[in-house]
Amino acid sequence: MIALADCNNFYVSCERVFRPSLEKCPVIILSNNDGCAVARSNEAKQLGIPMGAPYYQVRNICDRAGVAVFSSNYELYGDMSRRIVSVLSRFSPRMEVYSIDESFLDLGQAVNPLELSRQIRKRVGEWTGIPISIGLGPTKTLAKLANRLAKQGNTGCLEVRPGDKGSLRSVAVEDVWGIGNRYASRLRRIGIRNALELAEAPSVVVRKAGGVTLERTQRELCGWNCINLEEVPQPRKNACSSRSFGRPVTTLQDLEEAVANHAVKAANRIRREGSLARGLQVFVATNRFRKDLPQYVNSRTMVFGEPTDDPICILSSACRMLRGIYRNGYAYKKAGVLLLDLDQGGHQQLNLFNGGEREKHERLADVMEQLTTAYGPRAAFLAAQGLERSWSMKRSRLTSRYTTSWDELPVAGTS
DNA sequence: TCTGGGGTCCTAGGACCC
DNA sequence: TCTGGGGTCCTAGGACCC
Repeated sequence: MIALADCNNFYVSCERVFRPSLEKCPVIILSNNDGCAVARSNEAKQLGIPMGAPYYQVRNICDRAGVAVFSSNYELYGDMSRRIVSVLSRFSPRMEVYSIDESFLDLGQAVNPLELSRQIRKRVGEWTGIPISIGLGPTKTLAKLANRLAKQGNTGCLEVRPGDKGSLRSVAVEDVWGIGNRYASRLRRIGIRNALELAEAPSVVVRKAGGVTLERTQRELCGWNCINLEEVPQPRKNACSSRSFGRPVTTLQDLEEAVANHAVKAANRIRREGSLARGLQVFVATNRFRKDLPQYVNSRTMVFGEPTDDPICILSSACRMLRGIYRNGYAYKKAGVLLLDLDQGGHQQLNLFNGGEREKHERLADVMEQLTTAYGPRAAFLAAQGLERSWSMKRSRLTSRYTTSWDELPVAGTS
């Protein structure tokens, strides 16, 4: 039996743990740059604020109804997520951490999985303050579906079996895990409107509408396991760092600073994971929503002579490629760096002609990492990363890092 | 004025090989 | 007039997820 434990309105719940006064009030959390609503409390959902709505489009509703609005506080959410995972892991040795707020647990042959789920839910609530819902099913897709129904019915925990026609019929086809907008409209066109109709459709029809991917989903709905529990996370194949700018950027110098920062960020991430990149991609884009402005999107990709995690080498290559794709006269909105085809260290193919540079860069990168770990990201950085960074993103409604920073611990009582 | 970021997998089509 | 068959590899784009 597979259980899907999913936190309710996770980001909102994290903020509420440290500000109990937000209970029962409408709350939304904004994406980076304070762009879109990416998490909503039930009260905010009832006000009609859709998932992913640009904030400027719902600002009026928020002002009128007194919605509490916050920037994303990923340090807090990441730390709360780790705490929840550690509680969940006490209940099953076989577990897949699927996202920041969801984990699949294999409850094996538990005698009473529903009762066990209730215990899990209670324990997570008591130990972390975060409310979760648990869906149970013989496959991941059915566990997902059960979870959706548990949230809808506010039952906390719910089990769905493959033959449970009533439950399957009550879930719209676009709400099935693995079915997005495109597949849903194709399926609706051929008369498949809910999970039951998908489960019972001829597989050739399903295959034609969405290939093997959709057929897997169909089989999972019938109770056949097609999507395995991944207990050990697969090593990442790519690492991307990118961000929209807080304001339109027009000069090559600003773009270079941004790309330099992304290059260093991505490089440091793979260094921490102990992997090496075989390739590098740099991209820039104008604001695709501004139909009134000239649009320009471009990218360039290269293969390194030898796989690398050297921030200096990655930064200089990235900036060189940026100069190749930069065009004057556009208002850029976004830039980023992808490290491609990552290799889990251990067997670095060295370049015969690369002399002692590598060792020097290696030592420098290590020292910089120590400095930034101890004294913050501005303690040591490469000149190309820039001093002012006037393009950097907006986060005007950020709450404190209550659990990860000594200076920002919550204070009990008032003076 | 203001519209997120970071991933994965699959497929079709082109280039190239013998 | 008539223009093969079988394969691999790579990439871009499309679809999905949270």
